Amino acid sequence: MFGAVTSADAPTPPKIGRPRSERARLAVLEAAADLLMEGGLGAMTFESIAARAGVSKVTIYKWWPSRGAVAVDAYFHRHHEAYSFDDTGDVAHDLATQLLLLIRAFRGRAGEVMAELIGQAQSDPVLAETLRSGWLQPRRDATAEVLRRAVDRSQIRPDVDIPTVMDALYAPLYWRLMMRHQPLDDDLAGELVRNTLDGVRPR
Amino acid sequence: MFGAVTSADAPTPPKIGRPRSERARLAVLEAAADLLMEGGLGAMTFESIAARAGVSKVTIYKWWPSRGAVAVDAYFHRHHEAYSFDDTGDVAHDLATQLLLLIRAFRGRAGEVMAELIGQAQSDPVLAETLRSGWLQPRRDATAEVLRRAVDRSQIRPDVDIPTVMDALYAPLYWRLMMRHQPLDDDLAGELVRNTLDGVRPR
Amino acid sequence: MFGAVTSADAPTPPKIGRPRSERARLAVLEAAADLLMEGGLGAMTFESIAARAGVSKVTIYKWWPSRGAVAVDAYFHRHHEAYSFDDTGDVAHDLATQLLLLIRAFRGRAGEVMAELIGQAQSDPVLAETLRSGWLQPRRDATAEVLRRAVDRSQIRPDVDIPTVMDALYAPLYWRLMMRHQPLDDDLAGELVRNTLDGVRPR
Amino acid sequence: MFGAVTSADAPTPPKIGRPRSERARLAVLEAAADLLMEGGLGAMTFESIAARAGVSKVTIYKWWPSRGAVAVDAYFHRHHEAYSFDDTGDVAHDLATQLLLLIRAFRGRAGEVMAELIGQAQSDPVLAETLRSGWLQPRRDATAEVLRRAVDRSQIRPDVDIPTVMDALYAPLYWRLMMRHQPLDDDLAGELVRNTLDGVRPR
DNA sequence: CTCTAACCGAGACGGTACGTCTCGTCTTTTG
DNA sequence: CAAAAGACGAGACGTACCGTCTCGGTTAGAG
Repeated sequence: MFGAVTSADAPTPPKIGRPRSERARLAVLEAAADLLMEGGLGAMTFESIAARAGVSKVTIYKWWPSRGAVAVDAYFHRHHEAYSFDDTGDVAHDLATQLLLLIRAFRGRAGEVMAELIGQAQSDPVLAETLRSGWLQPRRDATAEVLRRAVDRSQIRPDVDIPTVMDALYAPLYWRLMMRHQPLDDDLAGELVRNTLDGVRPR
Repeated sequence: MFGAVTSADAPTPPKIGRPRSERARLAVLEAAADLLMEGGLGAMTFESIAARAGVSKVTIYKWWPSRGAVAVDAYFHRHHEAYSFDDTGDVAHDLATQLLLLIRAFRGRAGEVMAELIGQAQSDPVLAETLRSGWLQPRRDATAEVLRRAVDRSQIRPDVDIPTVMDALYAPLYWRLMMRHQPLDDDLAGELVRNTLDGVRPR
Repeated sequence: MFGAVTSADAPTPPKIGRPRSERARLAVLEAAADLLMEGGLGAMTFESIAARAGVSKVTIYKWWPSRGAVAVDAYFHRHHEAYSFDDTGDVAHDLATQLLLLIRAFRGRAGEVMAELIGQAQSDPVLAETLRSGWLQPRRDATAEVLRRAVDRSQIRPDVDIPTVMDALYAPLYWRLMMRHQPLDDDLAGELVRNTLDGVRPR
Repeated sequence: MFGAVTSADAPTPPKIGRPRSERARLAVLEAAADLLMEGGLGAMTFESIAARAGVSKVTIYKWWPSRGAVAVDAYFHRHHEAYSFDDTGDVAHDLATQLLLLIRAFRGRAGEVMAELIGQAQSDPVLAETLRSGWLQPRRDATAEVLRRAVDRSQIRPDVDIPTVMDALYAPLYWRLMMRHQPLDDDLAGELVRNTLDGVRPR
């Protein structure tokens, strides 16, 4: 996974002074993750994290710029959904596997929390950027690689726009997660892959 | 449009007593819409609406169940994006037209506000339901009708799952609105329609 | 006594809106007075008053401009040291009686608290003004009257500066209260009166 | 002057280890005095002293027991008001001279700071004791000596209580400094001396 | 033509969380 | 061993909104 997203990225780690307390960092992440799972973002206040973690509010403010930042770090601290693809040579299968993994992760509490994170990101630019660079981009990069290989193997027409294809595959999933107008069934994976690849198959 | 979404649906309209003040209702919606446009959902607090509308907080609480409810009403009070489809007999064209309309609406402030509404809905079930039934469902119903006609005209295979097709068409749009990982260009409309219909065209 | 010093002095009592809660006002004063007596000014935080009084912090901030203001109000709410003078015709006796009253009040907790109030006033101009106008001035006015009568009766030379005489009488008392370099004995009253009047007696 | 009041009185000067940094001591006193003059006691926080002096907070804590202690040291580091008396043989003159010196020192910033120190001492026993022993007592000792000589010279009745006389002379001055109900004029000195000595002159 | 029910404005109130500040302590490295 | 640097737990600060609660005043139809 991609570990700490927003904090502890000191470019030149200063050596003098008391070092950052690893205990506090972990306590915060654990407490935040607990609160997130129990009551959602709304329950995960700086105040309640501090209380549960036995850490002072200032310490949290010092290392995380916003509530969303803590939330993402806490979420990823707990959920390490894999996004490494198998490469079986069968695009359809590889994509479907990956989609299914996400679908299953999104059914259940983790999905609700992810939805809340994306939701909160709509009014928190820092959180939005964190989600983009820490969550979305790595997954898109990996998927793009798979699709590029499929183009090389002539399983996909070379003139299709890969970003659009990726959106066709993944956006419906997130959209159902957020609007819940349709269920997140297992067979959605196959259906999305089939429809999408049918549309980009070489003629 | 669908007007008041959450309020004024008194089942048995009571006749006695002072009637609801239309002045107050409009003042609230105008003030809320202004605030929404100026500073987003975060700036649209009950307190600030009341102050700007010259209306007491209690009056707002009386007629709208939550902040989100006011927000949606205010949004729709101001933005009446059409969603009636032309029916030219050319599915591809009709869908692309409709998508383009939405894309253009979503570029600009209204799109940002819509994103915030959807975002807020992730932690406000009432708002979520309002958005589903007041915004999403009507559009999906209309689109479904178009697709059904296309099936009738054998432009689409009869075994495809219409809800999934609709998600393939629209979800990427909302997904880009919310994550902003790709631009909301005009040509996205055509591309989505082409890819999607290619995937569901009769063989 | 002089009741509320800093609050509730609304010049034109507005009639609209929920009226101020007398319950809250009293609860604050009682709680503040308790805390003042138990732990001094330092223990009388807005936070602790609010908690003990079952009143929200905002309510306190609304009606009292500063911690000192609450303290003075609370002090006077509890301690109503009389400062009305007998007028026996014997200046020496009248002054000594009054001084003794104050000396006895200042021995004990109330004295310590008064010292803290005066102390705090050194860095809180509002509190300083409150103490001057609400505590000191009324007492000085009454004493001045006594001295003026003594001048009329030729017990005091007509050319003496009354404010200076009052300081000669009272300042040592406050000074001992604050520096505690000498005890606040009962006989200090007589001694001060004797020395002072000897110095201003007609020749 | 009486130099460092609370610190640097190590009974057995430790010889081993790194010696105390004189640079740090002076930097602290200078910074503290500056802050004291600029913004009063409230602005002279441990934090701000450390920052301005380029000294670590711990170093300050190590050598001064409380904020008040630093304040007094800093005050005396900067203000060396003389309190040595001339002995002209004329009590009235000697006392008036000394009072005038103090009055003039107390008009202006130094007086305000002194008032704040005395004020703070009301809730800081250590500071109170420091002020008593480091500021008040030396002055009272010197004044007592002057008065005792006056008794010897039969300028004052032998049965008067010297401490009370000293309070009659000096308390009004401090009292006006703190309450500011009357100005600290130059002629206050003469008036106080005249009234007081008139009251204790041999008959 | 009053009565009465519901509405409305104003604003006080008890709460919860915010983000900041300073305190006094603790834990490192550097001199 | 002292000092600097700075992280940390603690807890009060003053503010912002929340959702609720009086108030006094209004606006209708019903009696």
